[in-house]
Amino acid sequence: MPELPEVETVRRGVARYCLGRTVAAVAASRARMRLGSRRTGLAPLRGLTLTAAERRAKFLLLRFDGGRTLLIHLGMTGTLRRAAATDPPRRHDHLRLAFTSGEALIFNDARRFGLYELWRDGELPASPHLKKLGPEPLGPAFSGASLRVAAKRRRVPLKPLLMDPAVVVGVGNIYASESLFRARLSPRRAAARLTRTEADRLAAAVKVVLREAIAAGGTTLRDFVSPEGAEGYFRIKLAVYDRTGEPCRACQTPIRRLVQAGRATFYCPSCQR
DNA sequence: AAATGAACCTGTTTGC
DNA sequence: TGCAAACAGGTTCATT
Repeated sequence: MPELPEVETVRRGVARYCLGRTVAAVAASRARMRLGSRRTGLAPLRGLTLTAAERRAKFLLLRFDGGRTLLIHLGMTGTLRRAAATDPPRRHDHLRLAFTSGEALIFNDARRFGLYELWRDGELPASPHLKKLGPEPLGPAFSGASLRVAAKRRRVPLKPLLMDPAVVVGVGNIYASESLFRARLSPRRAAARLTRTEADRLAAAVKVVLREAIAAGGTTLRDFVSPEGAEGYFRIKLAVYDRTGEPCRACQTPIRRLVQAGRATFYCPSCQR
């Protein structure tokens, strides 16, 4: 479900409604989460106060006093929802933080591709989840120059290159297609054949697309909702994603679909070269 | 080393 | 209508 704009939307919701709240009780389901995720004890969270809600790539970092960070990844179907402590549980709820205020924050994930782990702050940066991540797309470290360096010796097409978290984080299947359309570059173009000018265009396109999607509260395709239960409105602005056969918004040519590295790619064969 | 495909899960949509 | 196959916004593991 969530790419960077959706995770950022969730982060803002948590910051808005949960900052300063103190944990009264923690309840976790017995289900195991994503492969490679660790079952960490959550008992230390009791009595701690949420001091910050941060994001790195598609990971949420909920910072508590006492030097603890709750790391959350939403996977494909994960949501965080704001509830009253008395609200009934739902199917696929995996983690419930009840606050002393009478509110609760609940992590729900049908497919269980997501994860939650409690870390000591000092150990988190070296965790297998975070240590190999590339630059944030909206930060200065990601640019046409950094993209071109990363692309130089790669034999993959542009679409999978953009989705490689060592190149840039946070760009998933929707926004990879959308960014390539915005940059007027074919998703099949060999990464190594990207010129400096095109790399600048592509990096700029990624930034613009992500910023606009964040401003719209993310994209709701099927199940994405913010912690307040709101859908994202970027879907109506999608240029190519999930628009197979529909006319390109720029030139009316029917949008095409192809599969790259096992994922669906959408593009305009006329606008994108 | 880099690239590919399978695997991890459940729920919904599509196609016969 | 009913059933099975295909597909879904992500990461990680095994295999070339």
